[in-house]
Amino acid sequence: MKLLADYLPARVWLMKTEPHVFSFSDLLKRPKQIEKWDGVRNYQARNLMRDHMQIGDSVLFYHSSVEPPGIAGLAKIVQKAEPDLTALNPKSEYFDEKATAENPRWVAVTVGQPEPLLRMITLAELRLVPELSEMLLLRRGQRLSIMPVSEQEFANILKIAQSQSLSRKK
DNA sequence: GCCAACGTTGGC
DNA sequence: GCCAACGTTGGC
Repeated sequence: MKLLADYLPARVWLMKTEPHVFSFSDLLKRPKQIEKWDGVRNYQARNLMRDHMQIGDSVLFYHSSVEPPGIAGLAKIVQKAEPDLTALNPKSEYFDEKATAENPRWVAVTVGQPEPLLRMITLAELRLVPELSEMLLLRRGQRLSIMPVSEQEFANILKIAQSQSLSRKK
């Protein structure tokens, strides 16, 4: 079985968000259509942002804890990891008392360039595609909010998105 | 709302 | 450094 590290280096990422907190349509409505991805408080996810994400990387924008869960749209990394200042703000729900200005502990990349899909590609739908059976997202117990996606997986997902548009034309 | 699976914490 | 207890995630 492929380990997370086997997906690295990666130029495609899946980033989860709960749409009632921040959704793909929220990103579309943002001035400049960008959003700093702050509030990540998991070391593996942090390290992926800090050590591996580059400007121009592709993002699968995923909605979790919603019915149905799935890929709501595409986006890009537009700014590399920077200190996540919400960790320093006692009024923020993401405040971390162990974070300091010298060592902010948490980082955030900025996501932008949202590209809508005709409709959401649901988790259930992803599970039906044999080529995607190895995806980290579909793995039992996988809860990481940020994970690498292989180029092949990305190509297959884009194909699904494309077939939607074709079926719509007829 | 349940709960499996995983991550984090802290006593030792 | 171990590991039990606890917290969180997130699909169902």
